Amino acid sequence: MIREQLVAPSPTDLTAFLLRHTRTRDCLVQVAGLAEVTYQGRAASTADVGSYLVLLKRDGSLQIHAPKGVKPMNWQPRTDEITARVEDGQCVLLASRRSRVEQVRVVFLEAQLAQALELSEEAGFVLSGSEAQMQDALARHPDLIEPGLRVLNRELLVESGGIDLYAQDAVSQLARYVASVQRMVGSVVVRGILAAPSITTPARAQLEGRGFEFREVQALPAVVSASTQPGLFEA
Amino acid sequence: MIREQLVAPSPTDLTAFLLRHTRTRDCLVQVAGLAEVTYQGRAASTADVGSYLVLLKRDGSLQIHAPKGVKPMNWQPRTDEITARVEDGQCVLLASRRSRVEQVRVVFLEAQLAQALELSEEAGFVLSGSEAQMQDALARHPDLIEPGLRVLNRELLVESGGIDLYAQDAVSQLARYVASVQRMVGSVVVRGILAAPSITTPARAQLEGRGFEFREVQALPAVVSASTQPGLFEA
DNA sequence: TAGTCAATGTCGGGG
DNA sequence: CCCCGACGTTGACTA
Repeated sequence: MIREQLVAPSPTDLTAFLLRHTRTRDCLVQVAGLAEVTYQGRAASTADVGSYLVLLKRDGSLQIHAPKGVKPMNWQPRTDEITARVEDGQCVLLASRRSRVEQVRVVFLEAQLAQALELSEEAGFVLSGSEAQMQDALARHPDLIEPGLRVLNRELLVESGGIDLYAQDAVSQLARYVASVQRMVGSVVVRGILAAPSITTPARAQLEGRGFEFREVQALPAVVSASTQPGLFEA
Repeated sequence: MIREQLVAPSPTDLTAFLLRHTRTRDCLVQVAGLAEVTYQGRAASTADVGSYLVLLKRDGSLQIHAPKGVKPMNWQPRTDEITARVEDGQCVLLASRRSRVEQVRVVFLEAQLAQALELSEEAGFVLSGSEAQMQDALARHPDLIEPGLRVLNRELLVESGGIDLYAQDAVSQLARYVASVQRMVGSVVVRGILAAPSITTPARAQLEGRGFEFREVQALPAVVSASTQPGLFEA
């Protein structure tokens, strides 16, 4: 799985290494070492000389990691062209895009490690808990909001945006929705319940000020202990 | 700069390695190999067995990279606790957060490579082209919007939000601003100019419908050729 | 291809 | 600690 590894390669060797693997694009390429990084495109950035970790993936994406944070210091999502060359005795890596004109330039002052790894094809990956899934699950199992709740008109509920948990103005949206339903049903009492995994303090105050309720729905089973209510996405 | 490197370590060795380095948190730790990853927290996800690259940074952040994309397949921004242990003869890495309860679990079925790299302290990093810088630059050099433009009252211009290039409703905001200035200056003609790096088609239509103008301001010097106008952030 | 919108958004600043 | 807002947001979906 380690296709190739160079320890402290010379600029020439590193350049050749990069060219070899970026041409085939069949490996995940990494370089760690002292470098200087600049970016020009939608914005511009400069990173002083420091030790960074550079990742080149098979899809042509590039990312340069500083010692902290999940987010790379610099990146390029999908490059049209990646090249390496020797400039002034140093290996320079250029990654650029044409559609949106931008470029990342890495000057390696001292590479400590370069490696090419074979990663197998993408394996199956399933994510649950997105808004779409949540809407669907709540519409199917409204008794997760409160036992006994039934959906009288699912189309109305979903289409009118009655379930909109992430909207910034969820409270006023709820108010509008409640008002419109109230008009339709006449004298029957209409409650407004905002069901969400969480709520901010100001939002809660506003909600209760309007006489509405908040109901926490756990989208997923708790990590640590058994959940007190069934998770939405278990089955 | 390579503090330690293990090639195809046993589960026991890998566990010890991970414990050693996560305890000190002074290195960037990498493991590449066959693994299975699950996440539970704000959402939940499962990744089938595949070969991934795991990165552990000094700040406790974790990311697991699949062969494609800038975005990690799984991640954890800043963990409260990272532990490793042997379970059923396999090394298991657990990264969890307490404030927001969530956890990433990596089961290494076959590690190919584990390494601990010393990255120097964060080096200087400067990004230019952000909204704040742009506001400032435009206030200082209004003639970038149109030669001859002068700022009559910078306080008013900046404080009233007169320059607000990223607001979703920039057009209506501009309208309000123009109206308020018009009231103040009386009979003098007031033009509304939206100066931004780009504009969407619908926004432009709305803008021109109200009799306002759009002026493209290049925030930065072009990558390829000499820019036709001086960049905002050059000096 | 361009516009729109969710995201395990991440990250940093301010109360 | 929580709330708020920017971001080179990215990425997926849709007209």
